[in-house]
Amino acid sequence: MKFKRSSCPITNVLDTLGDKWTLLVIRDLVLGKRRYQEFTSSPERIASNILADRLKKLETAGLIARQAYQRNPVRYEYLLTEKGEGLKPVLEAIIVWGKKHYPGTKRFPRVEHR
Amino acid sequence: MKFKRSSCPITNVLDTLGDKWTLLVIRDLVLGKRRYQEFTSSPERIASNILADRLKKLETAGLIARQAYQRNPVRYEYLLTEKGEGLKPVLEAIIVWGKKHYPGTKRFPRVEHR
DNA sequence: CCTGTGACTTGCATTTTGAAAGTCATTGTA
DNA sequence: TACAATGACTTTCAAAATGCAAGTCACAGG
Repeated sequence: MKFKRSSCPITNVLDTLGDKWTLLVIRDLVLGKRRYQEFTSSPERIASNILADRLKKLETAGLIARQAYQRNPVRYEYLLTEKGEGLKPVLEAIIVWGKKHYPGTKRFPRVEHR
Repeated sequence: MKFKRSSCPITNVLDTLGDKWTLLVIRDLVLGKRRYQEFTSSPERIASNILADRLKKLETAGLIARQAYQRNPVRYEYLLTEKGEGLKPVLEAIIVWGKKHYPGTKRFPRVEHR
């Protein structure tokens, strides 16, 4: 097996998730968001080109799946795969540490779907 | 309280740790590394300017402390603060997920000190 | 025909990253 | 006394990533 930087598991995780936006998209998915506009309307205001890029990379990495929810015209939504769901404990650990060290921060609530 | 991007704990954590290098420096510290050359000699080969930048930011963020270990000439080493130590569960969760999804990766061993 | 919606794409300026080489004080070696 | 080595950085500059604004494309409704 050949690794990009090293055989460290942390390093390899950072190669896919190590930036300021990717984990926020995962967070939104965990909270129940599925559609493009839902992601762009999160308070961090991700730029649409960055979002498109991250969705593509996450799909390639097998963390999310793109699925049409209607035809004429076809529209897509995104869902976490099992691999993506597996990141929940990582997010949990980050939230625990984050809430402790950034006073005033608060876990975001799940979003409702029809 | 005023936040850079939002009041989400994950977002605020990413504002300090969300890149490809910062967590690797933390990893090295957790493994027992303390000195500049120890960090640059890790297999990921961090560039010295990036390392200097990250050490400065981590110190500012209160995750590490810089301390002289000799005079004439003065030399420094870095140590995790309690806040920095608190990240261990985050690293643990990442390692668990990483080892599962990147076959062949393996937790790095602690380094020895004289 | 005109407006709106959803999911993007394009263009371009600003910012960050990365590789390589340089600095500076002091110590050890010849 | 000169010279190489060590440790902890700093500087330079090109390449890549980010961010903002605007544009596209297919269809639906009025």
